[in-house]
Amino acid sequence: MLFMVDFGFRVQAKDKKTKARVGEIMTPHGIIQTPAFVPVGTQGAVKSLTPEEIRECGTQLFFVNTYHTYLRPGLDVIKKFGGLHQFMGWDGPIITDSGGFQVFSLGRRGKGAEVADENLDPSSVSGSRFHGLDTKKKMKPDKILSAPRAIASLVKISDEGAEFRSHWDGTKHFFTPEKAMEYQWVLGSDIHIAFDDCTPYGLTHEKARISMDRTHRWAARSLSANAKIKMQNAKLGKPYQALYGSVQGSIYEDLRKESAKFISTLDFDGIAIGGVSVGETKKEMVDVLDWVVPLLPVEKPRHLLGVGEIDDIFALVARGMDTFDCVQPTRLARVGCVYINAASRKWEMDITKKACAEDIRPIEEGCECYACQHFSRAYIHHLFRVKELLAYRLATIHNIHFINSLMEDIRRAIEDGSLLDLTKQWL
RNA sequence: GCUGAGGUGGCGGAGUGGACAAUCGCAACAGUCUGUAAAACUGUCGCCCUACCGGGCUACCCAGGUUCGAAUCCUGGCCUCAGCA
Repeated sequence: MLFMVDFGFRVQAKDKKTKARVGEIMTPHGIIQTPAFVPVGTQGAVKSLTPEEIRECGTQLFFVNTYHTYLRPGLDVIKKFGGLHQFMGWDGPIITDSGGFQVFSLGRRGKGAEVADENLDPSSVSGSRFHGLDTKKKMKPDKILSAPRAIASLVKISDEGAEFRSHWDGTKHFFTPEKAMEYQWVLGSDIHIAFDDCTPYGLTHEKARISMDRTHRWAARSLSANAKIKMQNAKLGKPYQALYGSVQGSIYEDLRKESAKFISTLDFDGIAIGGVSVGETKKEMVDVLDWVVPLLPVEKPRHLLGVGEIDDIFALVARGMDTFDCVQPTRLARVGCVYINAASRKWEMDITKKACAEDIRPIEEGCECYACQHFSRAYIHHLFRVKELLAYRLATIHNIHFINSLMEDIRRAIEDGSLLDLTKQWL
């Protein structure tokens, strides 16, 4: 019989010149060495990879989305398997997002604003990241609903919760903080995140406060709902499942600090910082960390939601973040953009460009990933040109490995006290 | 040789007297991407000038012709494909 490990975190080393720290998060499914990058497997899969490959790339924690798995395959199916771990065939730690981000991303279209919807500032809609969906033509019906519908917001928010219209079939689903807790217990992830109201960039202070207050009320509700479920499951001998509270407050210093303090006073197992990388500048994002992190309890692990690019990683680690998830490496990989450790500030190379067509070198000399150990740029370039599935796999493997290997270097550097030197080498 | 169909921008393929430098798809090229509505999306895509509005030139197999005006109609030529011999 397995020895049940509760959730825990301990700091093992601190950098003297920055707020960076090396630590370990203990979960029932294994230990996570931090700081750690967390690849995103929204629908229960890191696109194109097997769990074994994900692990071989150095991944310690797997990020899955509650909203997506709730829709498909549905919680009933996952329940039959006893949770995501068994369903997905991943026996390492899993962290689940609450669906809070979909409040932001599915809510981007302003036309659903018939209902009081103070989160959707119409002025911010023009800068939508989903600019591709602005045009009616070229939308593939099987992916994006019918055109007129897709323009409207798929989310309506009230104090009670958020009503989503499925991006698959338009059916309505109502998420509340309580339900998000219940769902995540069904998913069986090791770390849950409280349902929050993730706001778009460009919100006024007034609207940001309204939203933040709502996130706070939802945090409290999440916690009490979670306490009940946790107790029931403990009696049944189920493994502990941790809960992180989410800090919001947009780009406003007073709100961010208030949120950091408030969330810190609650009995969460860790703290997530959300509402960043939604369109603000890098400076604004870093400011948020500078305001928030010093107010967080040192003994709790901190997760940054949705960041980051290579340079962001150095910034967030130096500010004391322990884990962070981001779709960048996997998404970029699928469009042929692979990471390289280049002297130029951009750590990306578009392998679909002609320049790679006859390049016999691996993506990166010295890289120990499977793709670089076995294949040339020319071959992967070719795979992308002809849209072979292997292209996406190899690029994804490389990018995840690249970041995880960077994180390993960062951990070592923090222990050595050489983080700033390493940072200089990269930036 | 006869009969039928047809020759349009890198390719496929619309257009069948003016709103055509020519729909659309593919390819090509450039760009975007940070808790994934993403193996996606956006833009460019005859040549030249222009920061921009825009302007100039050459174009729908070739050569003539009809017409104010032709990718579109007429004549001749060349070529391709299918069926028959």
